[in-house]
Amino acid sequence: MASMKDVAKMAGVSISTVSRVINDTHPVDGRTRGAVEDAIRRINYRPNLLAAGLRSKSGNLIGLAVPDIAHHSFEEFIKHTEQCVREHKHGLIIGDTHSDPDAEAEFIDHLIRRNVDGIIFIRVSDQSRALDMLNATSIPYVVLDRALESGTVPTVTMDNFTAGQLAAEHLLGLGHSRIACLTGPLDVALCRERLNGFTQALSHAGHRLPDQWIFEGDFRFESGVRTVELLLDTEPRITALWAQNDLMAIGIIGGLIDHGLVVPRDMSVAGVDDIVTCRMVRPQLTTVSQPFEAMSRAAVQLLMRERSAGKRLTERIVIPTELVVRQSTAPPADSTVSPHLKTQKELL
Amino acid sequence: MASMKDVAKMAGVSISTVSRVINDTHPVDGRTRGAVEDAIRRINYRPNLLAAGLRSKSGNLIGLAVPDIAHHSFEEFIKHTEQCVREHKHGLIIGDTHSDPDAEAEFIDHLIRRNVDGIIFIRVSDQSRALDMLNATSIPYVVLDRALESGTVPTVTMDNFTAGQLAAEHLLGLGHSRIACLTGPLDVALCRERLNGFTQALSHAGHRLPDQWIFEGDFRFESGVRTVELLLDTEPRITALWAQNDLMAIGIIGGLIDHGLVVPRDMSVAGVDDIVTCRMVRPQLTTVSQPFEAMSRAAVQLLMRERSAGKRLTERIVIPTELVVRQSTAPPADSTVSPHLKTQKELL
DNA sequence: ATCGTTTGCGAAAACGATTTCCGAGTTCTG
DNA sequence: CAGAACTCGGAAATCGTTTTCGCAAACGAT
Repeated sequence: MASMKDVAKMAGVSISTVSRVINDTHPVDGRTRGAVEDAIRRINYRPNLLAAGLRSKSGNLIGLAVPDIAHHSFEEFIKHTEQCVREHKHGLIIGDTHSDPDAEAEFIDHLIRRNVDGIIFIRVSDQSRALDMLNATSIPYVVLDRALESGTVPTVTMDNFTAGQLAAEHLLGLGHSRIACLTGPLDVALCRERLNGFTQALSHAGHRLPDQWIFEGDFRFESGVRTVELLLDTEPRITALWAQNDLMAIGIIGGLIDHGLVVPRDMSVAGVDDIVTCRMVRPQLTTVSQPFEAMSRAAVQLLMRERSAGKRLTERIVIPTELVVRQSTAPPADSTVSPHLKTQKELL
Repeated sequence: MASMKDVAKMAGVSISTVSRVINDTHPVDGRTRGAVEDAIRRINYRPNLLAAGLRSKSGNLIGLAVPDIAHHSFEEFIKHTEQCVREHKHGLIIGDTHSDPDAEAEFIDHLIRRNVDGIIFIRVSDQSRALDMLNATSIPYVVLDRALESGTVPTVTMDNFTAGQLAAEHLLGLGHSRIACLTGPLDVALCRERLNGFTQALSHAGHRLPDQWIFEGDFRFESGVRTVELLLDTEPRITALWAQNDLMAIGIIGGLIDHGLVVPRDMSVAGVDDIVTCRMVRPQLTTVSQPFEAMSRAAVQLLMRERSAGKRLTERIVIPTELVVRQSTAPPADSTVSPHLKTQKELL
């Protein structure tokens, strides 16, 4: 591969001048600049990013740590983050942590050794060893999608409280009163916040959310399917359910269909995220959108700002959200207990 | 950050010795080795990958070029590739090309400058400028999921011909005779190959696949939904359809449901890929699996072999596939024209 | 006319590893 | 016991940039 030295020789200038032409870091006479650019083109020169990074201590690289690459909602973050990072002329190096602290720490270690310019975590946990490692360096990082308890870490989240409110108001507006919630893991702050928004909107309308109508899931599809069994045992039967993400909501719908029930006639179901799968299932899922692109861009920009500020920021950016109404929610069937439901129960 | 020099000083040895301890590249006495390892631990030393890469001309990095990160089947490749690359102690840098030659070339340029050890393409096109750029270097690359016309490029694909056969045999075995196919873009070799396997199995059984029962899609969900309109106009009505990927198959199912039809009673539908979404929709999708993990691992290993061989290989690895039967296929309704279908037609 | 600043450029020192070369001591081998 | 072969380890070159420093000329302001 051609190096700067070759360019310099061909253009009859020094290496420094070539560097200055490329990085525009110091004034260079128009004639010499032309000669250098010519030489670059002629020998098809490409600056070596490793050498540049070694000297300038910037790998031109952003790291992205994801708990599960193939998770439908994370993949949206990945896509938009990659796009935005690319626009900043950086590369994106990605690591699947499998939610395992050791794998996560190993990945972060790798990133540190690579002189990355910043790291984005999707859903890191509060007592992550990786964060400790990073705090021992000057590498900026941002947590995406999950606010940490300790307020010292820069985060970008959606407006989880409002998300809960929007879901509740939508279901209430349709005339439901027996509404359940399938949450994510309740030790995760964002789940509690979504739940708070949800319950607050319910109580504003004079409704309660009894404990036995709160089901705790794990954000995965199967968790929705499993919950259906419990749902069908509620007495009196609930008429609507809000799941705290789409995968679980889709699981709920699948489980209901498996039991011969019809959505939304027998039960309204809503989710959170607005992943593309929402439009693939029937009925199409009503949901509260997660602003994936805006969040990803905010995270990358926050990183860049941290870098140029040269110090850790503690900002917490919250991106607004909105309701997307599709087919999985409708007014409750008017009879208190749908005859169809009764039949199904008897069949079991 | 601590450097090798610091370690050397603390352990009272030379830099070379530290390097040898770390890389196990030359015998080192047990006592000195211990001292060095101690020092490494004490000052929490991390070798700098940029410096190492600069000298050794290996970035310890694999590049992955994907046409669309958020595409459900690519994300499976991404996940398993990342896993496998990690096991080889490398990093994975990912780029979304949006199927755009310029974006692709730009990404490859970036990778070359970073001294990557190899590049995996998912579905690169035959006349890609990126491939020309790479051929001017010694960087090994592998094309995953799509065989190129020119046989000179190492590829890893699934057994597309057999996939078509399996689908046809399954539907024939259920008693279908009027079977249609929704293909991917027919200028893509793998689509033609899948179609060949499909038609061959049909003709072996004494059936033909008339041209008007071959629909050309673009591998996307919407493409399936749109095709339903055409499907319902076939006369006599087809009773089964095989889509060349799951997203289109799921689109077909969605479209059929939108028209008030019932799958598989009114029409059997099968796909290819076995993405997780198959188990999320109702009915769950019968499909021919794409061996994502085996393919990803084969690609990475092929890359590594190319690297250690020090020359371009032209291997074409084909991974076997199998049928996964779920709920979306069933014997055809016995009446030639289902009364339900008739009703629906009249309703339109 | 003088002093300070900006422009323009080259030489050389980093950056932090790997790798080559070399030499001294030890162990085989015949 | 001589010579070959292997073990162990240091010095120094090297990878390809960026960056600091220095110097000369040109420019602007007092």
